[in-house]
Amino acid sequence: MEVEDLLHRLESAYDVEDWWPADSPWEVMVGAILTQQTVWESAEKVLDEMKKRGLMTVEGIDRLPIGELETLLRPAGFYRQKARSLKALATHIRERYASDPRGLLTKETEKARKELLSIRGIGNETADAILLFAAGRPCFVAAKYVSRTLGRLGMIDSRDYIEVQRFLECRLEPDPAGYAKYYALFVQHARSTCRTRPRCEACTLHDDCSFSPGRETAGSPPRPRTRARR
DNA sequence: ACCCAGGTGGCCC
DNA sequence: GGGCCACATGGG
Repeated sequence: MEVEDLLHRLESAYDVEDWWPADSPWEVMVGAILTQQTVWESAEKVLDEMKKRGLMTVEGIDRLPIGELETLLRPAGFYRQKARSLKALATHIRERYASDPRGLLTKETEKARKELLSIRGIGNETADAILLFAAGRPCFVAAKYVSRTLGRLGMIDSRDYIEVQRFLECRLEPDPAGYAKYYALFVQHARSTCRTRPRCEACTLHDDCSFSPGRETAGSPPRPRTRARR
């Protein structure tokens, strides 16, 4: 199946209105970190609380004691890591751009990307989400969901982030609005049917998919044990 | 009880 | 480059 066919099929199956609501580029940046490996609703709780307390600013995060930030982030999970990531981001923006995120977001795409990746807690996907949703750049967010879906469809072999991203960007016009929509479609599809444990019976692409459950799910891998805490 | 979540960094080979 | 692990709360 060709990429364009796939996207059309997904488009007719899912609804993607208002995928990344935010009042400012900075809120997108904060949200990008909060939603790492976390459902949007959980990240949103924290975003709302931050706004309510007047902390949705670079200075607000930069000045808030790390302990208080951690407490604030608890509902979004991985709260210690995310607190450090947000601190690193806010400090970076304060030191280099006088607390104005636009200083970074208006840079040339590749330079901005490298700079984002140099910040602890920001990896490929978070950097691209920021570039796409906060800066409006045509950077495809090649989430795990994207590589999983394309991989099972037999459209690509590698699961390497950059490889998957290149695969898509080579086949699509560099259109930010389109990339945002497509990303949302992949996420919804992978979450609803092309899951870790796939629901092929319920999949809208079932008849055109080469994936046979058994190859990838045979002998389900041992899950990580929850370590006794405290 | 299980599965899953809009990833990242560290360590190892 | 790939595989494994810790990180954590919260909802279905």
